[in-house]
Amino acid sequence: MIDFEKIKILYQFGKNLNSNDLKVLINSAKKVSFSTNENLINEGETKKEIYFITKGLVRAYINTEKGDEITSEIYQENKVLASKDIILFNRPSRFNFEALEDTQAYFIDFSLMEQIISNNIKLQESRKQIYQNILKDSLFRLDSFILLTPEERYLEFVKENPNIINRVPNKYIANLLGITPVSLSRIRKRIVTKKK
Amino acid sequence: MIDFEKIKILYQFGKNLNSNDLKVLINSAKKVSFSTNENLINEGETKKEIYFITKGLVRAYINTEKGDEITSEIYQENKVLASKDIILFNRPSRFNFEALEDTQAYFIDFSLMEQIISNNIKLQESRKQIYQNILKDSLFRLDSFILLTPEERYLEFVKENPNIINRVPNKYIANLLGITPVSLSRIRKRIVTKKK
DNA sequence: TTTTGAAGTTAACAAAAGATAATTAATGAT
DNA sequence: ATCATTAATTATCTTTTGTTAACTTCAAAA
Repeated sequence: MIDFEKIKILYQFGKNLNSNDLKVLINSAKKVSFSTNENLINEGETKKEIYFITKGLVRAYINTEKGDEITSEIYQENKVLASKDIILFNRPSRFNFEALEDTQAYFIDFSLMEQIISNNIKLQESRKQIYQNILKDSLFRLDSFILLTPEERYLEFVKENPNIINRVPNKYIANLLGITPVSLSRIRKRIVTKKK
Repeated sequence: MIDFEKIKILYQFGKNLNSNDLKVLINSAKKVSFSTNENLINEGETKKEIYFITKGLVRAYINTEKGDEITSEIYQENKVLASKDIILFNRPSRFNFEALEDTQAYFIDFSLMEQIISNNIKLQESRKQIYQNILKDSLFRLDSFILLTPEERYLEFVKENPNIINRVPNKYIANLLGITPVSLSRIRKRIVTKKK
């Protein structure tokens, strides 16, 4: 029996899937749910797993030596989520991935996926696309650290992520921007008074 | 006639090349030289080209609206260099790529390379590797902006790039770290006095 | 050798950010 | 509806950074 939602999701991943590989991918993709505050991936985890978020919101955060949490990323609907430590660096995840809202996702074992991909040139194109997109995001963010002030960085973030702003605490946004929550609060005030 | 240096270079790119594709790549790769201060790629350029640096040092810098140059990256020997604007974002390069020393590189037309890669599954693995490496660098740098202070960031940079430190002006390093040259100078002084 | 210019440091001041704590606002649980 | 928590703001103070300009070093060019 065919699950059309799955197909829709996987379509994003690979636009040129042949029906065979599509089937394998569909069968290996499992639908999973997480309630608010639940972790998709825990610090220390090594299992190679990839999630496609269909609903909800997830943050990645790290526990620093000083004893506080720093949020490094926020994932929303239709995004691919994975621990880059595990997948790219081949080491235990330094980050926790925590659902900020009730979240639904498709879960695929990365090793299996790599195996399928390695035998399918079209899928490799798709994977390239995914890597490129992650890379684009990273580079965009890097530019903002080098070229913009924290205030400009915040304004850009709001502009680029108007939907996220109202769904997550500002302290997480502050972390993403590389500043403290107190400083973000001041920046926000500064922006308001400037407008007048 | 076979150019062994070319092969050695290309070997890094693709460890599983078959002899046919290897030949095509070798024939399309041209050896190019740049003297100090010469640009490999100019702002506004749109030609898709990739360089493998075999000798020398190159910086990417952008001319900001305020009228100053900000150095965003430094490429050294055995690194793949390309304008990410052109290759990834499909837009004219915002950055100039300037040789900081007399530089030698292999030059390959990216479109041709893509064409060759798209027909060779082994090469796609190699390309994945390249994307992964660029991604790793970006993520590593991003972490440093989120998790470290400018001073810690500088210390990490020195640790990770001991060879670059003595080859480029500090003002470029300051840009890479997202701070001003004056501030970097103070940080360096602070580090020295701390040690005593 | 002298000169010229760029890089690096230092100084002085203003602006911004970090740290800590108190206060207020908002949220969720009972 | 009240209470308890957590987030956000504000205040105060310290530290750091940005800005501008002067000064010093150093290296390359004349």
